[in-house]
Amino acid sequence: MKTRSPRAPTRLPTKFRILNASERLFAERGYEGVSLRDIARDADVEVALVSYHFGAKQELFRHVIARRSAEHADRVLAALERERLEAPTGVPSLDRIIFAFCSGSFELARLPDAGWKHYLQLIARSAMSPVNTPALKPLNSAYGPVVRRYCEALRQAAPRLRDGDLYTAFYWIQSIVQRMVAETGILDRQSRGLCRSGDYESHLTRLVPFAAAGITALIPARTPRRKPTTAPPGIRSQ
Amino acid sequence: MKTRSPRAPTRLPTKFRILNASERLFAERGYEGVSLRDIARDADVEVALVSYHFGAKQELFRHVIARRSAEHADRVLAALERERLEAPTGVPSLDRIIFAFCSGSFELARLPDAGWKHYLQLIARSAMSPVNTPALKPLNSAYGPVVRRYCEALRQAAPRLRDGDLYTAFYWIQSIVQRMVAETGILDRQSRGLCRSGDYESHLTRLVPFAAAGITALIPARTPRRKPTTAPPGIRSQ
DNA sequence: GTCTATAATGAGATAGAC
DNA sequence: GTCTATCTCATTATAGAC
Repeated sequence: MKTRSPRAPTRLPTKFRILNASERLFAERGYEGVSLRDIARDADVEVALVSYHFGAKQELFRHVIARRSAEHADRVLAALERERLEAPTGVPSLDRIIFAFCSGSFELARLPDAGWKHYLQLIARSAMSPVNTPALKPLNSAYGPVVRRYCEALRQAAPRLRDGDLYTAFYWIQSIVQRMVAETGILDRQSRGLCRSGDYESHLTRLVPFAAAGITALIPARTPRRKPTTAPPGIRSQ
Repeated sequence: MKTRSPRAPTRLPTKFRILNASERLFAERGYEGVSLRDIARDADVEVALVSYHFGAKQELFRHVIARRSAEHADRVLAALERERLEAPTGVPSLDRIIFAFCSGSFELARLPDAGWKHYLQLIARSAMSPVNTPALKPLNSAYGPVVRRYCEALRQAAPRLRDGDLYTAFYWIQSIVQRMVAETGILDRQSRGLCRSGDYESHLTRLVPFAAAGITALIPARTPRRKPTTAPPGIRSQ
């Protein structure tokens, strides 16, 4: 009776089917919102095979993350390296650093393979959890270098930016990028259809000047000789 | 045997205990990550009482949202109204609009009553879900007016800003505010303790100039007679 | 309003035949 | 590698005594 797409000419190997289904469902409903039975049904596979191939549910989740995290991190880092090579001084401008960071993810989000989109939705969701979700530890080790290298680049591009401002601003850019690739549909609704979640060209051409100008506004004024009126020098933009 | 904090001098009514526990746990682990038993244990109440007072789990969730959403929305709207009254022209500047929007939530996040923090974490988490989580419908109706009024205010403050840029930029500010009040601890770790999630004074004094300059950078150049060199003039802050 | 008890379902995981 | 069958436990929800 229960034949699974009979005579499917090209049926992916079971492990792949399970990983793809897990990726999609975890992204949509979160780790606890998905049962192994949901995954097996979506993958058109017997329930027992999920445990057979991946062990416990948490291990399955780890595999879903591990399959793409290194490639994603490498890609975002490579985009920065490219900017370094193309910059005459070897120090890319704020614009270019932000461009590299955003496009590294945006390009994956709009690939025809929806798997990347699901993966990005999944990590965006995991990074919003205020408690240690099972995803956080592997994500931290995979993306730690990305954060470090980008913050170093920002430091070189804006040497007078304060440390706290630098880390916070980079965190905000992360927050924006993650929420864009999450494609929640909220932007579409709030703009009454004028903006579309999947329009990454528009997002990129807006986000680069937005964030670059935002960071620039946080750079303190250069060596104020006269004592400032009330606030410490350059606390409010300019 | 199973006495619940015997002789507690002031024990909140059961309905409140259940709501508070639900709010906290839903925020930490998400809707599906929490069982009614978890909630009953945390509230120090019998499991059956949860169903008795609130019916099904989804109804309980709805009550958790409904308890605070109207007050939150009102507060954020009132902050904008205050700026309107204080502005000489009746049209607050970009800075002041952004200040009103952010401080309306930040002030609640740092109240001694941790309930507000949990509520804000909960809606931040819900707003990251790429699929219709049970929270989204009530949240949309509660916060729809907030989005509308703030976008109108931005439109007045920056009349030449394009519609798409306006909605997108406001969405980004929302994204930042929500991730800050979620207090995931990620910023703290990435900055190696230099920035603290709970330091809303710093967040506010950084976010206002950052976002105002970011939006300003998106305003098209005024009637450019000569073709701009590379970037449109006025791309950097105000 | 509160508690005990239980019904009904679904969960994760494993054993063993093929 | 795959499938059937099953174990054990936790889940939501309700019924009924107090």
